[in-house]
This record gives sequence, structure tokens and C-alpha cells, in this order.
Amino acid sequence: MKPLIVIAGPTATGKSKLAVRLANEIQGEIISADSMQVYKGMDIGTAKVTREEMDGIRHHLIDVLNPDQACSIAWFQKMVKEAMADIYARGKVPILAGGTGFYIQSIIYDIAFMDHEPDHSYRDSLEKMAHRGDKALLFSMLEAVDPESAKSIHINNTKRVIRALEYYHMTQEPISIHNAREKEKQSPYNLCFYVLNMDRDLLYARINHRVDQMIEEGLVQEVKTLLEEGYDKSLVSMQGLGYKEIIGHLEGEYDLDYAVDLLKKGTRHFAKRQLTWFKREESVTWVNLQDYNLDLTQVVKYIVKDIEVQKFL
RNA sequence: GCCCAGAUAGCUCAGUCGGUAGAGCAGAGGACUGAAAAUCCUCGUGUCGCUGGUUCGAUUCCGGCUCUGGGCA
Repeated sequence: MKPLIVIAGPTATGKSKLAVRLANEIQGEIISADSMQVYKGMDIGTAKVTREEMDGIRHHLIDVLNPDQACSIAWFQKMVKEAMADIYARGKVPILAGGTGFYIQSIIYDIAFMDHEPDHSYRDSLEKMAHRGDKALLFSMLEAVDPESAKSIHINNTKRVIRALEYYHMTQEPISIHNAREKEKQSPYNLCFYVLNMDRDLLYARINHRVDQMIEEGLVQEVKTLLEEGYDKSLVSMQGLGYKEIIGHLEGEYDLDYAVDLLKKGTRHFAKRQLTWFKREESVTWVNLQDYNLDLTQVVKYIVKDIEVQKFL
């Protein structure tokens, strides 16, 4: 089996920096597993690594889309697989680093996605129903076609209900069957999966601090520029943390201080959701950075050793 | 100094016509298989400022005190 190293964890734990240090030690290349860093021009708000911080290490899946090109997991997975094939061909080790748990999962278990594009007209019609407030109707449609999914998807979770209906519409198969099948899959990789973490209080303090830094570095101007370039707030990319909050401020809904509070709060909630995601992953090694006094050199040393112990390389 | 209004969950406040209380936010936990930085679900006991009084019973009514706003001097 091919080796694959994953560096994950909630936002603001220093995944990107650690990944670069690790890549230097083990002849690695980095693949970003981040749903927002794929977009060009979104640098400050996504805390994207700078060219300098890359330190000569090759990074994949960063700055590969314009903000109006919606990224999907199927597309992401395809691109990552191509990048990995390339990395293996050059005798290097891929390091998948990022905080988008769903994307990481799609790679490590090689989840199957269908080739064809979603049927937009069907989705649009369902969304119109949702917009009219016909949640119960949508849900009863799901119950009729895929009772298993109806049991596990909450009636208020319109996005999930619509996707399940859409899946059935395209394949004539309940998505619950597809999900159950994919869940059985074992990872086709020789996997070393690390999740960085720290005490919650410290993590939240770092998040708050980093948001302040983003503002100092010119996040407001970055968002302004994107809007001036014609990118609209309805785009998937503009739903990202740091973008939707600043757009609200620029449109006069609230002052900057309020936007900053919103962004800090939203990012804290996000970090919590990331942790919930990683907690359910099996065979992950949790790394509490405080056990190493937040010293990346020590953390890298530990991880390199751990990888060797697993006779990984 | 006087007058008025407040003092209830970490915060903002609601409420109890007297039977020891509940929302939002914060916080915690969870779900997630083509929007995922998205979307969604669950979780609320706290000397009801302190102190006397009335009462079977006071956070609720009355008095005093303390503090915080605002007004008048």
C-alpha cells in the first residue's frame, strides 16, 4: 500500500506550518485539504500559507479556482488523486494537510462519487419548494423514496434532504444504500493520521487573536477587492468565514467591531465542529501541542519517530 | 443631598396577580458521503443584590441598606 500522511485538526492549531516542517524531514509534498484555500485571491481570510512559509515545499490544491468556480468534493477528490499519483511517481510522500474533515475522508477511504454533474433544474425546483416553506412536503417525498435516509436526516436539514432526493432522482437508488456501502470501505493507503489539538481555552484564545491579526493584515480590503472584481456574496466561496461577515459589514448591516465578533464566534463554532468530525475517525493519533510546549520542532520529531515506528517509509 | 428606574443563568433580559423561575446569546455535546469555513440536531438550578417585616409560605408585597444608570439641585 502507498503511504499517506494526514495532518488535520481544528483551525489555528498550526497545521500548515507543521506540514512544511514535516515535509522537509521526510521528502514530502503537501496537498491542502481545505475547502477555501483552493480559491485565488482569498489569502488573508483563509490564513493561506505564503510563498515564504512554503519554504520550497511543493503545495497542491491551493489557488486552483477562481472564487466563482464552486469547489465540490468530487472535483476535489479527483484533483487530489491526480496530485498523489504525480507525487508517488516522483518518489515522494504525500502529506494531506487541512481542516476539512469531509474532504480528508473522501481521500483516505476513496469514497466513490458518480461521474455526472448534478441535475440543476431538479435541484432548483426542490430549492424553490424549500423556499416556499414546504419542508414537510420535501421530507415526505424523501420518506416515500428513501425511508432509511428519512430516519437519519432531520426534517430541518433542507440541504441534506434535497441532496438525498437528488441522488435518488439521478440513480434510482437511495443514498442511504450508497452511504452504507461506502462506509464499509477500508483505506487503500498505508495511513498515518495525526490530529493536532490543544486545550479549548487556548484554542479559542488563538482563534480570537488570529482574527484580530487578519483585520490588521487587511482582510477588509481583501473582501472589498473581491467584491470590486465582481464576485457576489451568494457564491460558495463568499460563504466562507471571514468573507460573509465582512461583506455584511461592507453592506452596512453592522459596524466592523460587530463583524469581528461575529467572525470570532463563527470560527470558534467551526473549530468545535471540526473536532467533532475528527473524533469519530478511527485510527487517528491525537497530538496535544501543549504536551510539547507548542514547540513545532518537538512535535515534528515525535511524528517522524512515530512514522518510523509504524515502518511506514 | 433629593427624586425616578433598575439589581434574576457567564452576558442581555423576560417572568412569577405570593407556592423557589425561562428565552436569546455565550458555553457544552452530536450528526454529516457531490454547498462541508456549509447545513442541521440536543443540552438551561441560578444564595431571583443584602437585610428586616407581613404571610402557612416572599425572588414576587412593604421598610431599610448597598450598588448601577438617569434626572434635579
